[in-house]
Amino acid sequence: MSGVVTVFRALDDETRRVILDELAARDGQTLFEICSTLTTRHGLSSTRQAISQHLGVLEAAGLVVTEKRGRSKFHYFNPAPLAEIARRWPVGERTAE
Amino acid sequence: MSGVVTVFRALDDETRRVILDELAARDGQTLFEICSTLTTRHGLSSTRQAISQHLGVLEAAGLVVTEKRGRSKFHYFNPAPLAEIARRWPVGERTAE
DNA sequence: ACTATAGGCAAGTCCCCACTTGCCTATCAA
DNA sequence: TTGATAGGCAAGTGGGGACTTGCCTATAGT
Repeated sequence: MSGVVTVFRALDDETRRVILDELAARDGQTLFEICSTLTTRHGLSSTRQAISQHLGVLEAAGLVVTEKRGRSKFHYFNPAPLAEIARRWPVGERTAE
Repeated sequence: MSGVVTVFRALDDETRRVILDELAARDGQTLFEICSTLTTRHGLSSTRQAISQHLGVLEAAGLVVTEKRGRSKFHYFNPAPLAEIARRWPVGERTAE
């Protein structure tokens, strides 16, 4: 993962967005769990390595935090960086009309 | 501008984010105005064509709406698509207590 | 009409990103 | 210790995106 990974770049990929959806729905999944749920429940067919790299990007962006226990690594969704977007461009209640 | 431009892809570029900042600060600028303010106030040195393409991406993503009068084209920041992000991953939910 | 202004169009280049492929490390069970 | 499970590392490939370059269109002023 060369260089800084921004939240924006991390979100600019449908697979990563689905991963976030999946973690938001069921937090604390391992890599293999994510792989299987992505194929069965989301119709995506990506290899383990691809998903692993996606998780690396998400983690580098701070959108996913991990916890390693034994030979397993659990992934948790961290929505905090998303607040940065709302902070930069306050959407407010007054959208364009 | 091939295919669909998502909000995420539009935001995945620092120049485009600065353009949004600039429009949020001073709405309704033309292409040449944006070019000059970007160089003078933001230290960016991009050609007119580059900025034009960026504005095209932002417009395709719905983040910028335009209005053409005479030979000028005015650009307006539209934060509405940003609400989609907050809608997909509600940030404040789990910390709201 | 002529010229300058404001912007668009399209081909080409370069680089980054997603994904694959192959192999390696570490942990647990038998 | 052996084998299976869970995951990591790194080189290579293909395609898309940012940017340039050059030329074209349209409006406004004189």
